[in-house]
Amino acid sequence: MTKDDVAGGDRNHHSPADDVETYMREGPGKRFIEPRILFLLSRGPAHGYELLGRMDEVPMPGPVPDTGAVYRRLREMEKGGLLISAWDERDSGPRRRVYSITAQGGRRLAAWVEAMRRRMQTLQSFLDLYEEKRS
Amino acid sequence: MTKDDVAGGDRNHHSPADDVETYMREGPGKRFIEPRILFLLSRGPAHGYELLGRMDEVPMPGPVPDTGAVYRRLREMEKGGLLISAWDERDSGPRRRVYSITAQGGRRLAAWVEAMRRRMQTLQSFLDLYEEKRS
DNA sequence: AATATATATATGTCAAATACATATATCATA
DNA sequence: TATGATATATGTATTTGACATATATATATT
Repeated sequence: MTKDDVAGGDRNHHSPADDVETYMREGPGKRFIEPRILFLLSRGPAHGYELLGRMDEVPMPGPVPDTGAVYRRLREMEKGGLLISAWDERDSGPRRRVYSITAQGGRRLAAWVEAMRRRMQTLQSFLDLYEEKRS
Repeated sequence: MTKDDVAGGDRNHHSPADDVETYMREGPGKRFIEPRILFLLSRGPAHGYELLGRMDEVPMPGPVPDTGAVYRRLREMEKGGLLISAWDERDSGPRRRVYSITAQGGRRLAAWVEAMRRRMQTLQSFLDLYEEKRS
């Protein structure tokens, strides 16, 4: 059930499903949560809620990820050795789990960056091929 | 269960999960099957098996999609009005369902192309931001 | 003649990622 | 006292596609 299978008519003109935004997104599937988190934490430790509010600082395809997905991913990344966390000591306010990136997390970020470079090249090749055809 | 949670040790040196290939892929999730099919069919009608063999002609992130995924996607795309198919008439060989792209499919391809352009720009912004930090 | 391989299309099943909804608790302000 | 911001977390449903398997035709090899 996609948003454009309202069926009937509508077969001749521009349909809502042709909207570019629909194809900018990956989902469901990768929303690039991991590289977003790694990038933000490479600039210094932060807790989940802060990261959540700063997700839009990282230029990545697709909308910013969901709250639950981010917290869950943070735990998984810690389990995988990419991050470490500690409860902060504050005498007031709800407790926060502060995350830091590990050396392994740094290498993972480097891998993501290289992947993004290659991805750009791939997309450029696709666009070249597409233009070539119609020039 | 990812291929790098073999656990124990291995925390200090380059782990197999840092391999760039792992992050070039989208999966599970979009394998860009739709734009691949649309692009190939924009050059002329073809049947599923042929498209399958020519998937690698389209530069797209990630590995070429699975057989079953392609056939299933072809049917869905036809149902959505992006393609039309007809059984070819051959006196020999297994029967083939030959697909052609529709006008709507052409518009969808255009949307994908524009999405790819924007995606490239987004990735460039990410890389710029990353370099900026470390220069 | 029997077997294997290429061509060709299709379905069954499972796991991964994550959106959406909800639950919990602290603290400040109206 | 109620509302909203801060802060973390879990329950559940959906989507996508890999992997495996099933079916059939035709050709090449033994």
